[in-house]
Amino acid sequence: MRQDRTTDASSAAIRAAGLRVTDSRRAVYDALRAHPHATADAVHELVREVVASTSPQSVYNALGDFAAAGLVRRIEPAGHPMMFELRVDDNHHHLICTACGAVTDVDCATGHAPCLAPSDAQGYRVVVAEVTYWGLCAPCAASAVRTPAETTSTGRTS
Amino acid sequence: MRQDRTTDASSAAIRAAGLRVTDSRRAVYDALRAHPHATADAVHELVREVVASTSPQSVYNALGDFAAAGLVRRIEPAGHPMMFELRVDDNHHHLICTACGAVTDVDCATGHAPCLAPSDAQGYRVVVAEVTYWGLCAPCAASAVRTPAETTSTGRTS
DNA sequence: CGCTTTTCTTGATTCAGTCAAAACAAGGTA
DNA sequence: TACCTTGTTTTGACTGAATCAAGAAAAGCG
Repeated sequence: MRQDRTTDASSAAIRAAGLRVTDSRRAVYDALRAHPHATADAVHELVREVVASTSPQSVYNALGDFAAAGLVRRIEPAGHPMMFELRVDDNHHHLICTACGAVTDVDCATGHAPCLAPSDAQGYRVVVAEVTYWGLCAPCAASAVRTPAETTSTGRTS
Repeated sequence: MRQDRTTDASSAAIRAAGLRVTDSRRAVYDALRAHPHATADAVHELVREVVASTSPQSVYNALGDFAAAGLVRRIEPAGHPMMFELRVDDNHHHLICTACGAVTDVDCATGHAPCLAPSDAQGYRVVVAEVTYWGLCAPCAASAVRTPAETTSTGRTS
C-alpha cells in the first residue's frame, strides 16, 4: 500500500529536524497530516493502525520531541487535552467549539508573532499573543436552536 | 481582628449570587480579593488560615459554584493549574510570564466580548475572543539577561 | 558489521480535578 | 425558638492526562 510519498515527506521533515527516523515517528507525523488538531490519544489510535505495537508513551515522546524541534505546535485549550498541529510557521489562531470541542484554524492578520500588542505591557517582554475564539461551530449552533441547554460553563451540576 | 468590612462585602456578593453564605465561602471570596489570580490550591492555603478545617474539595466546590454563578472567572493557562479571579464584568485579558507563571491583567480595548473578530469565522458563532500574551515579566526578563537558558518549551530533556 | 547514541517499551508515579454519599449547617417557616 | 428543608461540607475513592525512569531495542554513523 504505497504510502511512500507521504511517508517520504514525513521522513524528510523528521530528519531535517535532526531527529532519527523511525516507523512510529513517521506514523505520528502522518497522523498529524491527516488530523491537523489531534490529541496525543487520537494520534496514538492512528499510529497503532500502522505500527500496532506503538505505546502511548512513544507517542508522547515523539510529539514532545517534535514540539521541541519546532516541527509541531502544541495547543492546550482550557478543559481539553492538549492537541498538536503541523502548522508552525505562521502565527495563526484557533476557533474552538464550546459544545463539541472542534478546533479550526483562523489565519492571523499579521502572520507573525506577536500579532497583537497589549494595551499596556506592564514591563513584560511579550513574545506571543495567543488568540482563542470560543463559540459554537456551525453544526452545534444549529442543534442548539432546539436545545437551549447548558453549553459552556463547568459549574457543579448537583 | 475586624475583617468585618471585607467580609460583609463578600457576604453580600455571595448572597446576591443566590448562594448561601458560609465561613469558608467568605474566606474563599476574601482570598481572591487579596490574590486576584490564585490557584485552587493557593486559595485553599489562604482559606485555611481563617477556617482551618476547610477541605480542598470545599474550595473546589465554592470556586465552581462562584464560577457558575458568574461571581468568579476561571482562567486556565496552558501548562498551569487553573486560576480564579473576581474581575468578571469587563472582558480583560492576561499577560503570563513563561518563566515564573506570573499573571497580570491587561485591559481590553473594547471592554466587551468578543472584543476581536476572527478574520474568517467559518460558520462559528463566536462568543468570546480570549487573548493571552505570553512573555517574560520584568523581573524574569532582567534575570534572563545573564541566564540565556531554556525557558518556554516543554520538550524532553533527555 | 559493529558501536554509539537515540528511541521505544514497560510500568510506576504524579498532579489536578472530579464524583459520590453521608454528616452537617444555613436560613426560611411554624 | 425549634424545626425542617435544602444547600453545603467533608471524607475518601477515583479518573484522566501527562511525566519520569530504566532497561531493551533499533538507527545510522564509521
